[in-house]
Order: sequence, then structure tokens, then C-alpha cells
Amino acid sequence: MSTQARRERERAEREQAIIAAARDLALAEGWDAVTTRRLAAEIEYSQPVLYSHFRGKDAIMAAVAVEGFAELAVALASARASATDPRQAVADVAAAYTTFAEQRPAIYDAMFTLAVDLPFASQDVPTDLARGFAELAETVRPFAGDDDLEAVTETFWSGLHGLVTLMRSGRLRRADHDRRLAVLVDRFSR
Amino acid sequence: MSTQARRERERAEREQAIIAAARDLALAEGWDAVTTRRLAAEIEYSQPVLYSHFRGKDAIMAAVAVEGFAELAVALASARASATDPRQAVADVAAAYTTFAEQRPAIYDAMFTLAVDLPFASQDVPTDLARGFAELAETVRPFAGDDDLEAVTETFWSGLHGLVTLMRSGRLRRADHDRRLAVLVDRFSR
DNA sequence: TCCAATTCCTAGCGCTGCTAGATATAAGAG
DNA sequence: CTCTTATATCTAGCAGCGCTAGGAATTGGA
Repeated sequence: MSTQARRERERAEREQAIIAAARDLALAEGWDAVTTRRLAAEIEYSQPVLYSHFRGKDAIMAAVAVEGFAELAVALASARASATDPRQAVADVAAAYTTFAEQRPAIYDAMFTLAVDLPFASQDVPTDLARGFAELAETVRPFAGDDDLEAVTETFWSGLHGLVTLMRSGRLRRADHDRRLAVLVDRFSR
Repeated sequence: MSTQARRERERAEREQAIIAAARDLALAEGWDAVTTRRLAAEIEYSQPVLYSHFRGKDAIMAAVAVEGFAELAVALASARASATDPRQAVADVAAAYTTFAEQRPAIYDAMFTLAVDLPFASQDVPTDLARGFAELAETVRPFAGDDDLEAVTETFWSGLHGLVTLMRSGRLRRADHDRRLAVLVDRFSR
């Protein structure tokens, strides 16, 4: 059945359109502006169609987050690959991480602050998330010393995450960001 | 006018009752469960009364956060005061911070992740928040070295905040918390 | 005792995520 | 080619949200 294949393809395209619309709208106006009605209007279908693709708004946000995990992994890998020495790699990866979060605040939120349960239940999230985590681990490995690598990586990650979130919620002055990042990098690369 | 004094007192008591109800409800069921209708029912007044005390739900959350800032400052000061040596002080203060956040997740959220603008516009927030920040600064001061103390403090704070938020959103296993905390403490106390 | 001012509540607006039931469209059988 | 069946989609609506206008009730002072 060729028609069935076509319909499945169209369905997949529509699903991608939903994710793209949610992503764009969230980046432009924040997640509060992403309502099911606006999404439906954007893809030129009625509201209930969304629910034939996703279980609810949270699942749509999770799908956007999944894309984000893949993007972040690429950004970190690129930063690490182009660094000249291990110490510089830590600095570059840290900078790449915070830059990613700064440039796509809504996506970063979907990945790490909102949508608690759903993304981790999906199949492909662990893969891409693990890829990004592995990049961080390889970056700090030369400086882990006697400490457990996983614990060091998670702590380094937490430092980056804290810097990003506190800055964007207005608790930390954006002007001093580089100085703080330098402190964190220094503490994890010696 | 004695009656006027009484009414003002009753008004203040009712305002405190609103904050307490919001705090209790948020701690018990999360901020999503704190609706203006439930709050009104809790204090046994109608909804619009809330708006004669606070500009809106955000302002009520901000009021809960303000109390939290004072509590956190006390907890950190207590931990620092009872520590035997500077290195132990870092460990104790860090543990006190994460314990505070773990035990009062909803309040911690109101303080540091939600209610972005309002609390910092108020008068008494900077005081209590600064007090907590000062405790952190004094704790890490012996280990700041040549680095700017404020930058080190903010970075240490970010590490704690990251550990707390990533753990509670399920991104970090709770079982490994102590190990991560030890890594963070080690990196900021040598 | 009456009036004025304050306090408070009822009712409702526009919005949200989500869904049941009806309708239009397409596919397969005779 | 027509009719029936199945699928895809929409219209309309529910319950809940934060918030507010306008009227009712209570209170204090003359």
C-alpha cells in the first residue's frame, strides 16, 4: 500500500511541524506563550490533532528537549575537539555549555528545569543526554585525580547548571559571568 | 483610635495567615496546588481579599520566599558557627544548604527558581538574602586565594544550587549526593 | 437613629489543558 | 461505479486557573 506509506510520512511530517512550532514559539516568547491553541493554529490543524501525536503539552515540551540534548552534545563535542590542551578543553567546554543555555533559554529549561518525568521515559533521550554527559566526563577526566570520575563530572555539570540558572533568574549579575566561569574552570582543572 | 489599631492588627494577622497557608500548602502539595481559591478557603475569606493584601499570586509566593531567605541565613550561620576548622566549615555550610533545599523544596523554588522579579523589588529581601550570601562568603574566604571573593562565593553558591536543582528534577541520583557534595567542598576548600 | 465610609462577597471574564461526540473524508467490497 | 465501513478531523464544551468589576453588608461617627 503506497497510500498508507504516504499517510505515515505525512503524519511524521506533521509531528515534526508541531515540535518545530513549539520550539520556535518557546524561543521567541517563552513557554507560557506556547498554548495548545496557538500550536494548533500554527500547524493549521485543530487542537485535538495535537493529542493524537502527543499525550499532552508536557510531551511536546519533552520532544523539544530531546532535540536540545542532541544539539548540546554536538556543541560540547565540538568545543572539546578544537581545544589545544586539556585545561583549555575544560574552559572551552564550559563556555560552550553556558553559551548554549544562554542562546536557547527556553530549550534549556525544557531540558533541565521543566518537564520532569516524561523525557527520561522516552527511548532516545538517555542516548543523547549520555552523549553530552560523556563529553563532560572526558573533559574533566585528566583532572579527576583520585575522585570518582562520575561524581566529579556531575559536580562540574552542577556548577555549570547553577551558574546558568541563577544568572537567568536574576540572582547573579550577568556582567560577572566570565569571572565566575573562570573560577569554576580553575577549580576543576588542576 | 483603639479600633483602628485593632483592625490594623487583624489585617496584619490575616496577611500572615495567607502567607502561612500558602507556605504549608506549597510544602505539602507543591505550588501548583496553591490556587487563589484554595488559599481563600483556607483563610475563610473570599478570593478578592487576597488581592487587598498582595498584588497577585506571584506576590504571595514572593512573601513565602522572603521568609525562606531569613531561615536559610540562620541555618547557614548556625552551621558555620559550630564548625571546628575552616575546611570543616565549608563542608558543614554546604551540607546545611542542600539540607535546607531538600527539606523545603517548594520554598527553595520560590526563592531561587520561580517568582523572578517580585521578591527582589521588595525591601527586606536584599537584607536576608545578603545575610545568607555573606555567610557563604565568610565560609569560603580562607580558600579564595588570589581570586575575587565575590566571584568565588557566587560560583560556590552556583555549585550548591546546581546540585540541588538537578537532583530534585531527577537528573542526578540522590544516592550519590554525598559524594558529589564532597567533591564540591574539596574543590572550594584547598 | 441615620448617614457615610469601609469591608467584603457574588458573579463573571478570558484564558488554560484537555476530551467527548458528531462530521467529513477516504478506503475497500460487491 | 456504488455503497458500506473505517479512519481522520473538527466543533463544542468541561472544569479549572488568575484576576476584577460592581453590589451588598457591616461598621463607625454625627
